[in-house]
Amino acid sequence: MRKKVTLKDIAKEIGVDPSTVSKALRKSSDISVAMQDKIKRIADKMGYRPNLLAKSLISKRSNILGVIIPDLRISFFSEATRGIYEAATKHGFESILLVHDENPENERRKLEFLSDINVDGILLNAVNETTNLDLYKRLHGEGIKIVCWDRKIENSKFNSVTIDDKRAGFELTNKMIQAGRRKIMFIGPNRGIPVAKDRFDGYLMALEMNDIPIDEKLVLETRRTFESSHNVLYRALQNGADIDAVVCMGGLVAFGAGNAILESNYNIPGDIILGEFGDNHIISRLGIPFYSVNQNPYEMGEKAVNLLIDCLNEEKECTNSIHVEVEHEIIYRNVGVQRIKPDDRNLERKHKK
Amino acid sequence: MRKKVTLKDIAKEIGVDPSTVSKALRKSSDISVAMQDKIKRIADKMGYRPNLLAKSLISKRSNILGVIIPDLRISFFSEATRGIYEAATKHGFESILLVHDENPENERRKLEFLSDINVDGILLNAVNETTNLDLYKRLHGEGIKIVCWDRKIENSKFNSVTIDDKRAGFELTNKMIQAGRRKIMFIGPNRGIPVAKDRFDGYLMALEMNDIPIDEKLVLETRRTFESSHNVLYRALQNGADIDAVVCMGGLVAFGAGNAILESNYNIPGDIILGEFGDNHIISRLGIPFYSVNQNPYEMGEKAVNLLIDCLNEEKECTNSIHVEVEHEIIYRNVGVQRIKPDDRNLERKHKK
DNA sequence: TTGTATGCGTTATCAA
DNA sequence: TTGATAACGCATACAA
Repeated sequence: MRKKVTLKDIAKEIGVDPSTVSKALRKSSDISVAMQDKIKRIADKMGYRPNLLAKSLISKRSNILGVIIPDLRISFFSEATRGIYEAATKHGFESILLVHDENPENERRKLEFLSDINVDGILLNAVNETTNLDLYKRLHGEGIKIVCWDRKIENSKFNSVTIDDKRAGFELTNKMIQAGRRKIMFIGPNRGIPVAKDRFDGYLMALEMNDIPIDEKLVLETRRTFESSHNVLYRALQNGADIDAVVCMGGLVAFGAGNAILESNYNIPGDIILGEFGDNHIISRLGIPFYSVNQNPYEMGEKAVNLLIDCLNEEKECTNSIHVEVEHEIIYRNVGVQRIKPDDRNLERKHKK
Repeated sequence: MRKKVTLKDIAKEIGVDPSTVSKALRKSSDISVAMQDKIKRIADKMGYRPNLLAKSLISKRSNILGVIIPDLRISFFSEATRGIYEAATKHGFESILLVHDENPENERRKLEFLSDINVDGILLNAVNETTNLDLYKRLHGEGIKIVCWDRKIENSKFNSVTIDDKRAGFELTNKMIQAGRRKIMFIGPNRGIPVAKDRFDGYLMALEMNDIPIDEKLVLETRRTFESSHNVLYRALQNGADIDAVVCMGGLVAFGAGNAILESNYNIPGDIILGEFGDNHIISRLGIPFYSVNQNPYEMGEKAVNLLIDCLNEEKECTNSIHVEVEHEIIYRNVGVQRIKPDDRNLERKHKK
């Protein structure tokens, strides 16, 4: 059935030993140049490709990085992924992408899989910080390097690349206060997930610094899905919640929240303004302007790869509590003429060469 | 460095032969139940996980599907990918995602990689139908099943799952004509890429059937990138192109085109209406309504997997020129309250169980 | 300069 | 019922 050309096939073809072929193809100095050339020529002609599996069975290195992300529909992740695979390529690594869908069991399966195929490292955007912590640690024990990005895992020493989420949460909330809003809601998960907790803390801090009393009714706990945030906010509004701004944990939450607001016949941004993290495309479907934290996803992905590959090449530990920070900025995303960044960047690169 | 628990480790621990452990863990009937239980218990305790590489070195099957897509920023692809990995999981396959970025060299590298790690099958959204055709064929010769989706490869017999692109192109153009437009532009690649050619043919057909003469100046050739379509349309508008509608090949093309139109101070949809394929999020950034072909990406992904796995399980050829068609519909995507489909679906599923 | 032997982790085919 | 051995494709230390 499967019939890939192997070293043995080439050896038989030429009438030499497989090990000779092996050495020749890796330009080992103890094979004559003439023989090397000949073998290389024949190998090419036969369409030979080394079997990575067999190779990494011996070398214990696969040159593969695994990337697990929550949800592809969130443009923050697809942009970051772009940064990841471009940086990985630059370092000679192949990167493969998996999705966990905010589901711990899924995440577990994907992680086991990555371990099973012996990836060298994993770029992790964890579902939460507890459920699979044992597994992260086991994989680390097996020698797989793990770097967290976007979401760090607090009760561990895994290196990470994130923005300063607390500060971002503070600034985002502050923008709304500066826009004259005082009845500001926070919606999202706010515990068990470090990034969420940090953003929430930033929100609290902004209220405090502006002498706005914290109203617990304005803190809505949701999962990071469209439905969850939509339902919880819609219900709150039906029950007469009095708000003029909403800070959302992320793209899907903001999309659900925005829908709930519009469905409740409030105007955005007139009655209620919306803020979120990630500057995600999907929210634009609502046709409304919104505040957002641009997390520079492309750069975040790049830096995560660099951190990971650093550990790999230097044989360094990836549990030094190194937390790299990426710059962020608060933007006001309006509808209308837009440019798409990474594409520009690609174009530049192509022109340069 | 790497220290995963192996069969040998377990064998040594218990004092039996590795082969006994192997058999026990696979419930071979020729190991006593008592021994099986004991071995399984110890294996679990030691955190044993079979090495997929070693396994597939023997079995020639990896239970991995490779998915290569053009660009993650296009929501059509991320939705379809969702359909793919959910269907793959259902059939017990792991799916890994790679991106070729509309670059043939990239595509080649990714394909070689998938072959190197012995994936069982590939779900391909090809860059074009010529550059890497030799490679598709070589991989097929190596026994890797290939199924095309969204973009079929005309000069080959590879099975595929697509919409009826010509019909969709016809219907989309027709919608614009029904909306009173007569000066309709087509922008995108229009040759060498079957899907593009088909859509273009549909456009031509619609003009013809409505007795609108074909104006070659209204056919703009671009690559499938933001920059390319933006630049070419912007220039055309500066040069006085007189149009009242634009049919775009895909999401990035439409996004570039829309920007060019707005930057040229035309109104959408007042002066010019926009049509595209895929109902992609990114266009919403423009805050304008547009016509779109909903290609049911989730379903397309699912069907592609089913077609592929069918070939794998039945040991059937994947080059029978079987072309599965997915229903499409023309929608008018307005800004405002929106629902997100796949999430609803997930929710349903969760509720059912 | 080339060939031989051994091992990576697993499975399969024997023999015990 | 269990153990020994060869093989998968490749790399490497060592012998020729």
